[in-house]
Amino acid sequence: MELSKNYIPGDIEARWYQHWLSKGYFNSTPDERESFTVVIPPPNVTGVLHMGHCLNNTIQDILVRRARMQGKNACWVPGTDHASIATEAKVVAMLRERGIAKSAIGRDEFLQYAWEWKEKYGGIILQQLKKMGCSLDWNRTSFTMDEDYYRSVINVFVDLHKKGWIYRGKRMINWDVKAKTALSDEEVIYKEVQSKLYYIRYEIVDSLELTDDSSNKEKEYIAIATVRPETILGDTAICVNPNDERYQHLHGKYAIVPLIGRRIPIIADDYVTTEFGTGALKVTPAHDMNDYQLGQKYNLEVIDTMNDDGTLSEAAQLYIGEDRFEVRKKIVPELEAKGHIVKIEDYTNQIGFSERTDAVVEPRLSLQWWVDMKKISEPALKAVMEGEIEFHPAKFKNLYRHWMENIKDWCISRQLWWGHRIPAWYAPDGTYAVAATKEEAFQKLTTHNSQLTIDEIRQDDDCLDTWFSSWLWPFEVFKGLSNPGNAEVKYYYPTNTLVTAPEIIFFWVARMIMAGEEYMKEIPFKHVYFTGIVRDKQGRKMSKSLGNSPDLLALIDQYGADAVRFGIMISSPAGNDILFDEAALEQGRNFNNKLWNALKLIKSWETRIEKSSQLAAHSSQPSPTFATDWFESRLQQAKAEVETLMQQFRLSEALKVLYSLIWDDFCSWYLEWAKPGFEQPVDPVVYEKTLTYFEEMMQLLHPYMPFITEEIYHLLRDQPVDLCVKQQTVAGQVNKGILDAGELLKQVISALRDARNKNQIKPKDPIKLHIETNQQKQYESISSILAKQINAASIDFETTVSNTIVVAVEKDKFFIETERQLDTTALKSELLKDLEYQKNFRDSVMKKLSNERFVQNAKPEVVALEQKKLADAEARIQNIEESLKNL
RNA sequence: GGGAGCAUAGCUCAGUUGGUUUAGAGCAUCUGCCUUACAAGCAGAGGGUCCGCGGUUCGAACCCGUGUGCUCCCA
Repeated sequence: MELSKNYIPGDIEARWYQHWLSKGYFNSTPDERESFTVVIPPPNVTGVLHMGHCLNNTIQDILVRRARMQGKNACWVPGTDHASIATEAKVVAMLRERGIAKSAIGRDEFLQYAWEWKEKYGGIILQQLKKMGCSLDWNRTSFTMDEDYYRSVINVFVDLHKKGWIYRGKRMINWDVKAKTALSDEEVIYKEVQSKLYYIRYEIVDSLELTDDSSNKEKEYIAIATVRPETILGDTAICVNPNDERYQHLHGKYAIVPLIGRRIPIIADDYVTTEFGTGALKVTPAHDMNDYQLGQKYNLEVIDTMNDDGTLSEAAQLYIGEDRFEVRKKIVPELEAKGHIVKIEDYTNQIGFSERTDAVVEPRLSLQWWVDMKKISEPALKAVMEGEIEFHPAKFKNLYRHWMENIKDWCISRQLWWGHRIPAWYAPDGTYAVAATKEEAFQKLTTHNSQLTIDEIRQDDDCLDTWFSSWLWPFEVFKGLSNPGNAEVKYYYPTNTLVTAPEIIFFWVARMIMAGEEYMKEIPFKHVYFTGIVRDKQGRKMSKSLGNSPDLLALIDQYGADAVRFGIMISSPAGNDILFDEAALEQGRNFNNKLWNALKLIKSWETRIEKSSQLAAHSSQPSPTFATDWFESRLQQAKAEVETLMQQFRLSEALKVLYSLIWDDFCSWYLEWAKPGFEQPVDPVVYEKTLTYFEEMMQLLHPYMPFITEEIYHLLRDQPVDLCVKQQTVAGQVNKGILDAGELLKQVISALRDARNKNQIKPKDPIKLHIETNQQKQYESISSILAKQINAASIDFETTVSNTIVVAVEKDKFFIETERQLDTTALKSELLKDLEYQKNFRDSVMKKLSNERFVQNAKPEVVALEQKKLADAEARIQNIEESLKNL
């Protein structure tokens, strides 16, 4: 069979994925094997695959494929998240394009459109994961709004409410005026903005005194500084620091709010910083988080001057119905005209924006549903701090602890229709009941109000925060709550490893642990692997607005999925951000090609084996058992290293080990040592072993690069099983002696090649090599390899030859005899440089050894080591000195 | 303002209880090669104040303190 010049991934990838699917390799059912379960962090139904998904899912696939090859019953559950805010925004936009307003069609019709949208676009991202080779059990695809899942979310709400852990409360929240919904703190993005700081003066009056223009007394003022002058209409106090001498005489007096003439108290609290602005703070409890707290403390009136769309309400008295930013533009000139503006300064501050709509977030008082987090978070903190759940890397434990110990209540209501509707029903008199169904709620409400009819009660319009459903994900995908104690959840839960981004450690990871502890009485996963954030080459976060996120599918088309997986993994240490550079994909593609060409070489031997067995008896070539013995050990060594690294979740490093094993040790050294001379026959034993090595390397690499490894595995020879499910053996014995001999051989070859290079001996010009050594036997056994690798016509142990280049490696000396005239000065300076290095090295070791305290305190093996270093250095120095004399 | 993390070659990073480390890898660079699998390649080379300062120790890239710079999270 003719193999193409270069590896072409496209068809091969599609063919193998189809094959794996048709064989059902990715499907799992409970059996007697140990389970290895991973639940996918459900991507947003609105999403398309981006680099973050690529990294995250490649890692999961590596873990899952490896587990599958190690005899575990691997189960990777796919699914999507309904993403209420994002999806609702998409549907609203779609309707708008068709000229339909959300408000005009009502809830039920809107939801129909939303489901239609979800059916049409919601699965795109899952299809894209197939392109990447992800070995998910597609029969298990879940969705956070599946019927059973939905019911479980509602039941959890009802249950937590019954336990008293969910409450309804008027609280200051982040309000998105565009989406008309509350946002969690995490959905607010703070950005630095150029603002103005307005200094506004308020007239002072004594306690009972009214403003009296007729009085002769000179008016006194107090000035405050604010970036939001429009909010003065909601002011209900002015606050100063009690220790601020400038204002002490004003304690207990009143100020008059400009334009509307409201009389407000001047209070003193050390919350106020004397250095900022004028040291006097206007207090607007309805429109600022901190002011709200002050308001609570001093029982201040709360005047809500804003409507839910960001326009001013009747309570503002002025500018009613106008947008808050318009009002800001108008109120300043008016204040100025009436003499209230003292000065205006440029000012840079942080302002919160909605993650979803980019509207400036308005702190606003609102009735919302809350989860009391103190009650539910404690076991979740313990599970991580006591190591029951392990974080990789462990540094995220600190972050986690800090957040958990300062946990705040969770606002779970969202003013949206797409999602799980809050199971609370209200009677016309304002009383309400929480229950799974309307009937149950009605039952509860009639106990207080027997006159009530079921048609009079009305369900809460709001939906639950999406995270309130995804926190059930690790068990509800197995129906752990909707069908408690079923065989599947018993088998698959707790899951093994969660792979996610540190950005959602609080949103999702912490809450899943809480839900797991609360509802399954068990942690949801044993390990959490935090990936980094994928950034561009310049270190910028990838984002739509920057346009710096590459089209992943286009990259797969261009380089192949294996190359993309390689590229992202090779540059991805755990927990560190990765700077994505297409050069890494190129490296991956080149690696594919290297594998492909090694295959071609070995395939070309196939026809030469027969000849070899016939000619074996008279072949002049010794059987190169050194090469096979050495590589056998090297392979087992690497295998053990990979195993260790994988257990430590050091996936990137394990890949580096494999890359170097395959490229350097196998292709650059082993194949060169083992390969027959031009048109020479191939030893059948060597051929057989080489195939086995290659197969084993493909098996080790398979989790990282599933397609090409499966393809090569089958092209090498007929196989009884597919690599995808071939079971791995444990790493075998390593012969340390032969590994050392191999390293020495590499070192000698490199040194001699370097000497050839430096002396400008053309690669084609043969040399004669003479070796001075006390381990002649060892060199005899590898002399044919050595001769081939350095193009030596002959090798002997005769050392009295003149006009030679001398090379010293360890304790041995090599003399290169050539026809060429030698440039001894270059050679000499090389040797002198090396001599200096060796002498410095020897001196540093000697210094250590002559230090009595070192010899006394250090461990004996450390001292012995230093003594060996000294002896070796001495030998090398002697060697070099003799070589210099020879020149 | 509160918290966390990082700083090692031109770039991205390893360096696992301090001792084969006067420090490794990949990429990039330079030199020589179209050598019978591979120029998407082969052979070789150069490149470091381990951020600064101080301390602990027989011994520090590693531990402690401090300064500087950068990043992220929270408010």
